[in-house]
Amino acid sequence: MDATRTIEAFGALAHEHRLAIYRLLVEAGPGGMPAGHIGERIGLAPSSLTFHVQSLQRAGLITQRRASRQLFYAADFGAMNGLVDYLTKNCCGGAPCGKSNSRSRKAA
Amino acid sequence: MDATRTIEAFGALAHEHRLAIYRLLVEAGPGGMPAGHIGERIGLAPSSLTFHVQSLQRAGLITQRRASRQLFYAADFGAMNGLVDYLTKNCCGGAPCGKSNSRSRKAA
DNA sequence: TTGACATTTCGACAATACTAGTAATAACGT
DNA sequence: ACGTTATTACTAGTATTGTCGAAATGTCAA
Repeated sequence: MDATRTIEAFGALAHEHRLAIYRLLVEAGPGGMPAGHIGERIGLAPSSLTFHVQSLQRAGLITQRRASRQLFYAADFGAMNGLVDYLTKNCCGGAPCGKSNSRSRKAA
Repeated sequence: MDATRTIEAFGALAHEHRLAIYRLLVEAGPGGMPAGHIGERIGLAPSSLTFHVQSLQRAGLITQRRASRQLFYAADFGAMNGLVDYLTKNCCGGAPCGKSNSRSRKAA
């Protein structure tokens, strides 16, 4: 995951509706959820929903799959892994930062 | 770290210059770096730099401290911790997702 | 092939973000 | 007090983002 990809992913998640969509899809699991259901749950007009899921998809955070008339969207857990890895590697200058390293400020 | 805070943090990092600034400050360590040096390194007009560091600061990702005439900015590692925690807790529906869980898709 | 359903594309608009020049503020030395 | 340095605040212009209605597309069943 390079800086450009990371920025796209951050940008995709940096919106109330898109973060809600992503969390909904994480909850839904690998099977995903059809676009219509997502729109209902979040409370978005169909065209607005498309706008946002496309943003998430361009960022590589979710995938699309057609099942008959419906389009299912599902979270791509691998991409989220990459994002967490990027943050972990860049948040404390390389040291792991995940649990209780907030105060490891000896590196000057 | 709630959703709103998270969105602010993502938004702050979702920009080429701001991500560069943040990474520079992580590299600089807890001592931080004066605004002028950051602007030189990133190649940004002073007023533009202020715009971006304020965005990072509002999001709680960096701190400000005055030393004589210079204003030092430093990465807030605790905030990054919170962000990573939020992602970890929300990326795989609660399961740890940091290292090799990308393919654990049996939960349906 | 017609009709219904699910979703996307298009177009227009309002709101927000980014950039950078210029003016103002803060700190310091003389 | 004055000039210099470091930085921020103000302002305006341009670009991007978000919203949603209407029209178009793809899918299916009869």
